[in-house]
Amino acid sequence: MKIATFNINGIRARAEALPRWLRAAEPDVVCLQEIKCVDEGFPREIFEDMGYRVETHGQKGFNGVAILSKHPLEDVTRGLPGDDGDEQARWIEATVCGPRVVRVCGLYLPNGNPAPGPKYDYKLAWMARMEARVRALLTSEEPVLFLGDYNVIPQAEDAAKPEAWTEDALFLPQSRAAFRRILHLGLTEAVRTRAPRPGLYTFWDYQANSWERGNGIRIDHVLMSPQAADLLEETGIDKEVRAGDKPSDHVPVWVRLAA
DNA sequence: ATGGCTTGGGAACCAAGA
Repeated sequence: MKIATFNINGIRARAEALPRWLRAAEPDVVCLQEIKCVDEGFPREIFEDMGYRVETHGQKGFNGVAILSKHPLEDVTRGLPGDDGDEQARWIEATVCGPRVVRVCGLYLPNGNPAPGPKYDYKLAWMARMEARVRALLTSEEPVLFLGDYNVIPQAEDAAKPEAWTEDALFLPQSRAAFRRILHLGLTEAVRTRAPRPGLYTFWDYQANSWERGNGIRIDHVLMSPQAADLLEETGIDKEVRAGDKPSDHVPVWVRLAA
């Protein structure tokens, strides 16, 4: 079973590029971020016609997450617990009833810039809430995956130019420490585990010819509970998608689980 | 580089992204 994450930067803007990748990669499940539309505005027919169930957690203009799945989805929940006043659509969960039953959490972690400031405070508070949610889900001792745009560069080798990010919310020590706190609850970071080498990126800015210059960062991640990690067979970053027509600035990251 | 594109909102530019 192949499970992926893809920050598509606007679902309507990706009405051609996303189906093109889906046909080529044939994932069973995809967590999408930055759909940038309300639930009613999501072009679900495009994906239903391709055999996917569609669950969305949208918001007007910004943010928004969704899950596409070839297998039935149960117990869908929307929003990250811990702050009833949080209006931003950045978290969705569902249980995928496929060859394996797995809980999937799709997340769009706040950018946090500029730091310091209220946006950075929100990022750190959001990460603390995520830590609590991960802790709660781990008690199930079931396969759980946390896929999405973490907006965190975990280590210097995850950036082509780490020196350019030292003051940035994506790479500040506090951001990386919060990421490690989540990871160290007992999760496995799929790509780091299966392909531990520098030069693997998931995002290239639209500006300054970042793609052509190889100026990328790795901020989209798949974290897995021990029971999910036990099933891990393969990981991948579909970087060639960045060179396609009208691409997102992110590319898909995926894992393949046994059965 | 005090952001060089891209997106959505909404009708001329502006916020937000990373």
